[in-house]
Amino acid sequence: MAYAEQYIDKLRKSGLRPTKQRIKICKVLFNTDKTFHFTIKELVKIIENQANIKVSLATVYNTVHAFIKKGYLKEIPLNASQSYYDTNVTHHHHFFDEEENRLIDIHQDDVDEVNIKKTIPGKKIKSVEVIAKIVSDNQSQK
Amino acid sequence: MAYAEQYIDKLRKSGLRPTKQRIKICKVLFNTDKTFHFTIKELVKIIENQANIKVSLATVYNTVHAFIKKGYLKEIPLNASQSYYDTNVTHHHHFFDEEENRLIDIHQDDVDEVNIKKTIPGKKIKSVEVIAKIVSDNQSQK
DNA sequence: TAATACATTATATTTATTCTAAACTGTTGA
DNA sequence: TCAACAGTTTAGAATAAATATAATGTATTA
Repeated sequence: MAYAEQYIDKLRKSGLRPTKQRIKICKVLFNTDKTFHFTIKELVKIIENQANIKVSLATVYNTVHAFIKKGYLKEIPLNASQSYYDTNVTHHHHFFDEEENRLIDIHQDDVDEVNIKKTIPGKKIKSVEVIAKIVSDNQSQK
Repeated sequence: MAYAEQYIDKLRKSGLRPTKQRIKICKVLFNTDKTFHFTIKELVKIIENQANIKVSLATVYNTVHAFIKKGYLKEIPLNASQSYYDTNVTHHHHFFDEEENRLIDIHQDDVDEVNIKKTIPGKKIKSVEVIAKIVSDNQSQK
């Protein structure tokens, strides 16, 4: 219960009332130091496995989107059939393994600062993400 | 008709028979020096406006995917409800304007080479893409 | 604690994409 | 050249993620 206040705080700051369902979602997303990637489907599955309360898809979508808006979650830019989300909101990048449909973090320190010389009038950069697609290295092409 | 052979060549190299419909798709995609971004919906609309032949959605999807596989088109990694494709297959990057749902090319020279120090055993990097999200700069936050 | 505003849910809807199967067409080889 | 075959096109159905709806439930407030 000690953690519940953190969650309530996060929810209120996101403009959401702390309800049983939302606190459960928070527990799954934020009760560990480890960050992770997930799809909505996976998140629902984790909740189902852990909880004795039911959470509908709509609530999960709404809550995840509110957290993204507030910056507690990030959406990972990836052209996939489902959206991928990340509990790691620090500045970092990703490998995407298309063969195994797997996302792997790349720490900010492992990529030199991405410096973009081009600017768009009236616009500022909000975020910069690097996606490196990886495939099996069969040594065939040297 | 001088161009048709180019298109037939592209199609054959993609493992596709040159049919009326596919040649039409090639004309829309490759008959200009200018590169552009498109969604399937937009591509269908352009074809409709130009052609007196009909091309079904399924054919457009199949052909676009064959071209991507062959490297004549690129998919732009973007978590959007529709997939975005690019006729510019050279190495370059993108701004994505979330407010206007607009993609803008960033020439390779405008971004320093992205050097990733991390490696994944048994895997090699196939491609590296930078997505910079931009928003209105209201000068409000200095 | 009553009134209100916000939440939750099951279900329906929307929309991009993929699948299907029947009709059609390019290709090949005799 | 033409028959046979393999690949293609198409309309429409199927799938699946995401969003909308509207009735019921719950947190908040005064």
